[in-house]
Amino acid sequence: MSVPASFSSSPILSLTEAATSISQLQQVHAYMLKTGLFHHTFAASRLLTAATTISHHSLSYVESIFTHVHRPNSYIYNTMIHAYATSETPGLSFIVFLKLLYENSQVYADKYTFTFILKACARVCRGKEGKQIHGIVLKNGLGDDEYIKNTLIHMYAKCGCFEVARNLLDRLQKDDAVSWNALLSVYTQMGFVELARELFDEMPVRNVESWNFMVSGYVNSGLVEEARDVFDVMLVKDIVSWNAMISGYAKSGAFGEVLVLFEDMQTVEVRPDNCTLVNVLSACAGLGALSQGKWVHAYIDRNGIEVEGFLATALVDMYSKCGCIEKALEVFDNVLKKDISTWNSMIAGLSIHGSGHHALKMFNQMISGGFTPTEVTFISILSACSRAGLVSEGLMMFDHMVRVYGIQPTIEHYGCLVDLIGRRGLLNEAKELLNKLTVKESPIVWQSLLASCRNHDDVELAEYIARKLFELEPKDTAGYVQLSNFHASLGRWNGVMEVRTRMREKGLKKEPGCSMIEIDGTVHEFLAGEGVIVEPPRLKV
DNA sequence: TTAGGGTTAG
Repeated sequence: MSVPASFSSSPILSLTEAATSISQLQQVHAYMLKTGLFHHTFAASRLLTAATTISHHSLSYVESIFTHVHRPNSYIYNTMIHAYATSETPGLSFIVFLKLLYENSQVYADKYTFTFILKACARVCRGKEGKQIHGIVLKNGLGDDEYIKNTLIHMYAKCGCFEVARNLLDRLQKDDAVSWNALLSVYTQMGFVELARELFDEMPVRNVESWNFMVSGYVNSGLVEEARDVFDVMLVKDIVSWNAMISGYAKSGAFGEVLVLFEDMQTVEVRPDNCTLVNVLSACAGLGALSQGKWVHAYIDRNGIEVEGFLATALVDMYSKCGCIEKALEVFDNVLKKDISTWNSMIAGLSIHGSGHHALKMFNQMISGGFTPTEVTFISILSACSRAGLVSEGLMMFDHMVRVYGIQPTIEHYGCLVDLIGRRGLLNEAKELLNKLTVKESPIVWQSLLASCRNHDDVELAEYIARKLFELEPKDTAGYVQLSNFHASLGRWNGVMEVRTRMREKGLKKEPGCSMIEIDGTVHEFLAGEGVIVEPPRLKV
């Protein structure tokens, strides 16, 4: 079909790029169908591209446009292959790729096709197919394309063909950091941190991403100090560098370091993003650092950042763990786009507060809102029932979880269940339930039952459980300590002496308990029997 | 006429 000269500047086409939602795009689509514009492949391609940038989660609308294009060209096929390659179902790229190769003799694969399909091969680790496609690339005379070469290096490495990847890298004409990163990123993601370091030291060129791969590689292998050493000598740090280091500290529980680094970040020209704020809030939650948490909340408001998704969850969690349940509820109520995690964090918050009835009410509201509870929801709701002594409600919830939602109970659910039954004094029933569990998983739940024995003065069962725990976890002191305390509470000093002697003989020492509290904006961490050991700095307000 | 490689996170 011939295209008018003014076609590409048609106002309706610029509307495809202006659309910010599927429904807006569908209006443009309807207009195109009515006027026949949709029959122009170029117009359809603009619509298709706009649809791929808007629909991140579901490709059904993109697919429906693709199947209705009358005369698809390479661009149309490539856009569809790319959309699948970056989606949660990269394997579907192959179907479109085969259609392009064999169903349409008018259209040919080009350099874009190969970068996209090779990306799909890497995502699904299909080295055999990748190698075949590499053959087609060479046959088509595209073996010198820089983008294709870099994607090939990444694809081979991702599929475990490290020698082939390295060979391609060594044969490159010019040094490009992206080519080296293609291999480096795979080493760091797979946890081959020493290989990554060797490669990094060997690299003739590095860019900020190369450094970021090393920082996140060390962090993901639990080597936070090594990550910090790399971070400290970086000349250029971007938001990814800061977030990688901050999340490393957050993941390892070094919450004080998170706050220090966040403060350092404010002296440079890098603005925190949602990821930074989520990690800082989780550090505040872990430390009970309410004023720092409030500062982050104020920062969010000041900068007009929308409270949704991870950020909403983190804020609710921070306020709950810092003891401000009212504030957590207020934040929760103001979240416009709640997801299942937002609900889970609110229910967990109510559970921590011992507000069992309120947690159950929240659970029902969530169901009425059309949300499907997850494993995590039930852990919170069961522990809420357990903490608040709502035994029959808890048992009903457990039954509901299995029968209505088809969720297989995990060790955490059994832990809550044993706690619930134990509170009712049905200790032998709880014991029977536990003996059905696999040995590998059960120690923590046995400990929970041991606590119930103490509340119901069942020395015989306590001895039985303690013996069980000694067998399961000979190095763990928790069982010994609980039994010893139990004997002490009954004035059975011989029992106490016996257990303590057994601990000494095995060279075991109880780790001191610790707790944290914020006083006048400073977080103090107390070890049992000691003074203050941590004082994270206050943030600029 | 449109587009491409490596990218931190509850």
